[in-house]
Amino acid sequence: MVRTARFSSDDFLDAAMALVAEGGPTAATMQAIARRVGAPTGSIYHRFDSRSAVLGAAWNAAYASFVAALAPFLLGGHPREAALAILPWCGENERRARFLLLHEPVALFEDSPPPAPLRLALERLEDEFDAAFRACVTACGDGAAREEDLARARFLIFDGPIAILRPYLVQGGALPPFVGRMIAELHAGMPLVAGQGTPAAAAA
Amino acid sequence: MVRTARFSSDDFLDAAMALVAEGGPTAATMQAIARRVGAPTGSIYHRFDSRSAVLGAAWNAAYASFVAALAPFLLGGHPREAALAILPWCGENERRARFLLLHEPVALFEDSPPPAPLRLALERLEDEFDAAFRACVTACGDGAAREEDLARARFLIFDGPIAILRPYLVQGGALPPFVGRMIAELHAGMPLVAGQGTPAAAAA
DNA sequence: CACATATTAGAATGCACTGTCTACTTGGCC
DNA sequence: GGCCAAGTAGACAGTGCATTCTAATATGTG
Repeated sequence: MVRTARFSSDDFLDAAMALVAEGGPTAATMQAIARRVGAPTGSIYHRFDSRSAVLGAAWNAAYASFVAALAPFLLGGHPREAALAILPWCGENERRARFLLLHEPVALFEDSPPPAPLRLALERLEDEFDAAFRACVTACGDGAAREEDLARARFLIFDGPIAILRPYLVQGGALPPFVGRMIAELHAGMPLVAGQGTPAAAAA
Repeated sequence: MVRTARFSSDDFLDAAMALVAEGGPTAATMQAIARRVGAPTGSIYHRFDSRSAVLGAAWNAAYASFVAALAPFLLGGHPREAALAILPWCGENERRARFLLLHEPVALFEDSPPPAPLRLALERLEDEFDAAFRACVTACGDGAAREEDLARARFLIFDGPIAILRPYLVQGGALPPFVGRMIAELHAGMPLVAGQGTPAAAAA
């Protein structure tokens, strides 16, 4: 090292995430990222091979943070707590949340997929998340994690809560207090494992 | 009329929808739309003012079809039937479903919003859909449609079922049989109006 | 104080896309 | 059969983007 760097990789990743969060995938042009950081466009290429490398790295970072927030609860067999953990994560990572949860990856990567190493890293993250779901389902059920049970778990813990939050993520600002209640009710009313009967009915 | 048209407006709309459904918003370039129809790019501008006019018209058409499929059940006060009506609609409109339900409008229209008449038409459709939701909530509840109840209805009837379907819409092909069951359970377990108690608990 | 080199700097290149413009073609009608 | 407007045809200009290239610059080390 002979010259101190003015711009770090993270500077560019943060800028890219913020731009996507604020204006959608096409707002994150290389020139916009550079402008936001205060660097010339060429400097980005000193850190990243291409635009898809920037977006891919940003995606992986956000995804990793999200998985890290939920995995402990899943591995401990607590689906409800995992679902509710999304709320504080969104509160502490509003930018990441809007980036990760409001945009289909297809819209980000359709034009050119990220380079192979990033793709592999993402696959590993997805496998990790998937394994956590399976662990949660087997811990809560009778041992066999069928296709339907996994779909149910993904809905109860991930897609459902995200669907509840999405309108408020879109409009920005704090989440209304009743979203936590809705997520809790979702878990109270719908069984994690098919055929277990609803928890509510079991309690009655 | 002196010359018969070779290409209709609908030809271009269908092509645009198909391209977005298959490859995301940026796949629907004017050149790609023209190529798919077999027309020169200039011909599209004979029917539409701009690219956003094409995408906006396609969006409105898909949205109108969707609303028309659900509104009767909502106005009749049958939230469960409305949610389940999404399934046959997706089966009969796979292309429209992927176009409408898999892409945030922001990704389609962020670069340039559709012309005013289309924006107004869309607002009218959204108001119509919204009014149907309100009607359903008031029909099922005690008369007052609070903010939270409306959010709950939107989740139970629209966002929740879509979240259940999304993985299968993404991968394409027929929907697995258990998605209907999951939607039904969602309605059985979670009350449409807050504080009514779960239908399951009430039945027990 | 010079050297080596990581890094900045930003102009230049090439490409793909939108929207325009002009010429050509079709086909019902007088 | 010729007329004429709706419509096709596709080249073209303008724009904005990702990426490249060359030159300049800073700074820890010897």
